[in-house]
Amino acid sequence: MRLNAQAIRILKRNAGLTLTQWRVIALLAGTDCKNSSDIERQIGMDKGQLSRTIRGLADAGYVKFKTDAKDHRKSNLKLTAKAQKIYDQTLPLMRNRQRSLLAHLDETEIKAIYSALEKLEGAAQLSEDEL
Amino acid sequence: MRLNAQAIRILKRNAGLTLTQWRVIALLAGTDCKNSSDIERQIGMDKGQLSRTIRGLADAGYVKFKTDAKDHRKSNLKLTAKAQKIYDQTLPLMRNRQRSLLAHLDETEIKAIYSALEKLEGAAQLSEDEL
DNA sequence: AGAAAAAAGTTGACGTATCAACTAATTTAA
DNA sequence: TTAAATTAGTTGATACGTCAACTTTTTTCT
Repeated sequence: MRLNAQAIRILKRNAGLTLTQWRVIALLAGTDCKNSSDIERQIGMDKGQLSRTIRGLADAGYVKFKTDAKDHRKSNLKLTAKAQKIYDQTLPLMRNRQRSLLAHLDETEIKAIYSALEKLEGAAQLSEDEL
Repeated sequence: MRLNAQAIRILKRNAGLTLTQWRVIALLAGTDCKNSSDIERQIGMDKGQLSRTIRGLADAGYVKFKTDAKDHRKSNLKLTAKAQKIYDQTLPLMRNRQRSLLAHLDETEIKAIYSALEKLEGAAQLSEDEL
């Protein structure tokens, strides 16, 4: 998506992160997501890609994981101080970008887009069954 | 994009083609595009990906290419009979899908989407320069 | 004519998206 | 309680999107 090019650039230059890495960090920092499945549910990202992204973050020293004491399938993720710092620095940049993008649309347009996309997804879903 | 999942399935099951392969074939069959650059200009697809897609089509016996007599950089592409047949069979399926998807939107919504997307692209483009 | 610029394609690298098969641990339900 | 179904996470494969470096051929410009 060409629309993301900008976000990708900001992240690469200012934080050395990819977009998916950023999303995971942002979720761990800003929500109560604690493990891979939480994140999966939150943003509907693929398990596999998530697994690899998290491993990448771990290798780069951004997250640590420890197996959950009660459920040995889960491993709880925690941002390192390094990651937390980058997050705090980068969040404002990303917020600004988002704001300035949406500033070009009026509310009617934003609503129209969301509603139309929902309908399209719904329609795609429906006719899926006919194959 | 999840919206394409359906198209991808149709193409795979009915024609054994990927989405990009289909797009290239459709352009060669339905427009006056003759070579890689024509296609690139028509749909703004990346040179590199295009090159690989075309090679794949050639390997699978869907296109043949012959170096242009006047400009030895160009190679003119031609669909084989096999490709033409698949195209003729598949086009109606794809048309139906498109129609039934768009049927769920009224004209206002379609216009809103296009206009909003244009604005977003424009905005992304603009602030690109500030980096 | 000759140098520089531009165009056509190729190739490599990396990131993203999706599907599928698999292991291990936990939950459920007979 | 034990077998079956779920859930968490890993790994492999394939397709798609974008950027960059490179070769070869053609065009442009002086």
